[in-house]
Parts: sequence; structure tokens; C-alpha cells
Amino acid sequence: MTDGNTAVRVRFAPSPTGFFHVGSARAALYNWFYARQQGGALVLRIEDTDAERNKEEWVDCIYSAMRWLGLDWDELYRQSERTDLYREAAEKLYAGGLAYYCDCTAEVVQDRTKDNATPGYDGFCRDRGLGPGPGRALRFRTPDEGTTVVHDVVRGDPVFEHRTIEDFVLVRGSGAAMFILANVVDDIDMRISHVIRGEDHLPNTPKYLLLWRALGGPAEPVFAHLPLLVNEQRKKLSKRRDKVAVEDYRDGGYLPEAMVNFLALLGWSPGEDREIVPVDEMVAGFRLEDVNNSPAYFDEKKLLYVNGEYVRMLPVAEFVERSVPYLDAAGLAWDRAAFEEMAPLVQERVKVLTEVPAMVDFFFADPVIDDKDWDKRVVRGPAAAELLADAIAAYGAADLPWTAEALHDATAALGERRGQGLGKAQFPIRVAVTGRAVGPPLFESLAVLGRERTLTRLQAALDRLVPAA
RNA sequence: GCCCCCAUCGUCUAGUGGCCUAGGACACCACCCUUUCAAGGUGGCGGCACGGGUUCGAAUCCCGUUGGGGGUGCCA
Repeated sequence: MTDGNTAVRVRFAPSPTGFFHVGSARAALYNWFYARQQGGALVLRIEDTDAERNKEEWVDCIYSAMRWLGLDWDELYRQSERTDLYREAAEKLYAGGLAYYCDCTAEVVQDRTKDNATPGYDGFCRDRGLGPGPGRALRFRTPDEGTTVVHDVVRGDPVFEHRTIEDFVLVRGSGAAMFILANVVDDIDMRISHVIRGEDHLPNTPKYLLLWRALGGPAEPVFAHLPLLVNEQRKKLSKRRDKVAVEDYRDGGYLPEAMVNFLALLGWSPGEDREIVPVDEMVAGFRLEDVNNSPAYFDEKKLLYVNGEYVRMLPVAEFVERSVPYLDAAGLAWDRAAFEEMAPLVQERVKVLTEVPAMVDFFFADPVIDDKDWDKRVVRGPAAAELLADAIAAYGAADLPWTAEALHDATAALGERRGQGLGKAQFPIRVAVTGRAVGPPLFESLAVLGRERTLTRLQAALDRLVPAA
């Protein structure tokens, strides 16, 4: 598909108008896959032509989110620093009679065309011979007849009739270039070979092509319009309605490699019934022509599953390291040695790193007893007071080695004496010591906690259960 | 309204005319394992939107219908 003589040059061109969106991340990822696989270049181009809506902090969001995902770029441009190029292109178009100035305001255009079968600008100023002037926009003069075909690797060859394309604005009345102009000028200038972007751009691709030709661009790029990412209502993921910010997932305890793997699966399949695939294998196996053409639902449940897989694949030391920010964020006065001891048991029980603190908090502070668990597993549990008292006696015995195994056996014996299985018997102890009915394996936890702290907590629970007369 | 795109289990997908009695994964349910919870194992539920063609043969090709989505900005 690629012409072997032409270097593959792709671009990811986000506009800094909000937090970095998972849909953008997916588009960036596919561009990156293709560039890396083909040994081509990935251009990161910040499309900040609309000063009103852009913010510098959003630009930083783009950089940090991409770095977090591991998507590196080879060249970086900002459209706000390239305005001369756009002005030159606009002047060339005007001089060549391919564009004209228009002084119609948006309101006027709307009033004039609202009853037309095909709304949009009606070409009112086409032949008025207006020159440049304050407040005047420059419009592209689209052909009245004929068609433009978009050759798209994932969509086939959609045909657009020129008569359905209005004379669109190239330069605002303020003199600032519009997206379409800057986009095409840059793609030509940057020798972009493949335009890989969201499907929402498909309708403006004929305009892009018309402009490309008017500007005398060389060989046109290959297009690949990616299926949209949608929410449960099957609507395009939106910043207002949906949880779409990549940084929210980062803060939510997701691993970047899991996010990358999950995103890759939305619109493409590694094949052979494989889903959890290392990134280098995805890069190697990625095919633009295998990208799907129907919208994909961003299913957080599946993301959660994928993340759990990646969490469990981590070497323990790495898991510990990655958990640090989340432990700190939870405000725990945590201790590394103790956490390291429990880490393997915690690792296979969490799906996101934000769950880590709640798994180990009882090591580093007095347990906060969960009322529901206390009521269900202790108060209403059979003879809990007696069991707690027995546990205190058994655990306090000087000849009991303080090991998980010995504690397991001692507790099993306690339960047996009253006809309880270990599963039941451990509940009051677990709630007393950790505050909750669920958590990492109990006896291993007690072994790390130590005899003294365990006994203190058991006694506290017993006192709470049976207040001293 | 007009233009364009899309259509396989609830979801993500495999499938490119016979390997399909439509495969995998998530979710869900059951059972097993088990010190709670997870993880793991086994099994189950569940789909080619509909109607016409083409063909010896269609999930796969064509047409139509229906349904969904995107675009329609001096936003990107």
C-alpha cells in the first residue's frame, strides 16, 4: 500500500481545548503504531489557531498524557507559530482567484439561507469583487459541479458532490487562519503521507482535498478515518457528558500499558484470539487496512479487566514502585518494608492501583471498623465474644510461633472446637484487626502486623463487643 | 432538511463465498478450588437487524428497508 520510495510521515494534530481525551489518545496511538512500524516519523502538531479557546495548560496536558502513554514524537510544531505560512497561502489563493473576501456576518448568512434545501453559505459575495478589509473573511470558492473522491484505507472511496460543499471560510475576519487552511498548509509543508484521524473529519475531507489541489500540493496523502469512540448511548464520547480525560484514568490507578492495550483493541484486533498483547507486538502486527469501520463503545469494565491483567503481570518490585504515588495520595504514613512483605498478596487482588491503600491501611494505622461488617460478621456472628477471647488466649500463648502457618492452625483449631470452619471463624478476627470483612489473606497479614498489635486490636474489639460492666 | 458513514452475542471483536453446528474476550450465571476477597479452573447464557437478489453454496457480494451515528460554525 505504501509507495516504497516515500517516507511514511504521519501526524497527530490535537487542539488544546481541554483535557486530553481518550479518543485523541486512540488516534495518537494508531498514528504512533504506524509510524513506528514503518520506520516513519510521527509529527505532533498543536493546532492552536483559535486563540479564544486554547489554553497553555491544555497544551501541557497533551505532552504529559502522551508521555505517560509512552507515545513519543519525532517533530513538534505549533500552528500559532506558523501564521505567516497560512497568510501566504491565503494570499496566493486570493491572487489566483480561488478565494474571495466576504463581509457577511454569521447572522446574515443564517437568515438568508435558513429556508434553502442545503443551508450553509450561499456564495453571496462570490462576484462582489471585495478586497481584503477589516472584519472580512476569506472564503474558498468551491466548484459548482463535479465530485471529489476520498480514498480511504478503512472506508473505501466515498464520493462527495461539489454542489453540496459551501464556500467555506479559510481566514477569519480577524485575520486568523481556520482549521482547514492551517491543516492543509501544514500537511503539505510537513510532507504528511498518511492522515490518520477520527471519522468525524471525513465530511470535511473533500474540502481538504480541494484546498490541497488549489495550493498545488504534491501527491495527496492516504486517508484512514478511524471509527469513533462512543458512550453507552452510542454517541460520540464528549468531554461534557463522559469520563474521557486520560489523566482521570491515570489518577484512577490505571497503568499506561493497560490503557494502550485496551485502546488498541477499540477498532483493531491483534488476531489469533489474542487480546493482552505487549506493545511491541502490536506495533509489529498493526495494519491500517485491518482497522474496523464501526464505532466502538469505550467499556470501562473491560478496561478494568485489562488493567488487572497488567497489574498482575508486573514484577513485584515494580508493583511496589508503581503503588507509591497512590499510597502517598491516600495520606497513609506507610512503611516500605511492611508494604513490600504484603505486596504479592495485594497485587493479585487489585485491578487498579487506587485500591492498594485500602488493602494495606490497617498496617499503618489503627483499623477503622466498618459498621456493616462489624454488625454482620461480629455482632450477629455466633459467639463472637467467646471466639475473640479464645483467640486472644491462643495468640498470646508464648509457645505459639508468630508465623502465618502457626496462626492458621491455631485459628482452625479454635473454629473446630465450636464446629466452625475456618472461613467463618476468621471473620471476627479479621474485622477486629483490619476493620473489614475483606482484604488480603488474614494470617499472612497478622504475621506482618506482629503479635502485640494483633492482641491489642483483638482486645479492643472484645471490649467494644462486651463493654465492661 | 441536506451530505456522509456504519450495522456479527449486552460490549469489544474473529470471520474477506464452502473450514460456521458462527470462534475468542469482557460482563453475567453455576460449579470447583479456597482463610475473606480476588486470582485460577470447568461449564452455561447469548449474535450474523430485516427483505429481496447473485451463486451449486452467503455472516461474507449487490440492491432496498429499518435502525444508529457523524457532519452541516468566521470550532477543531
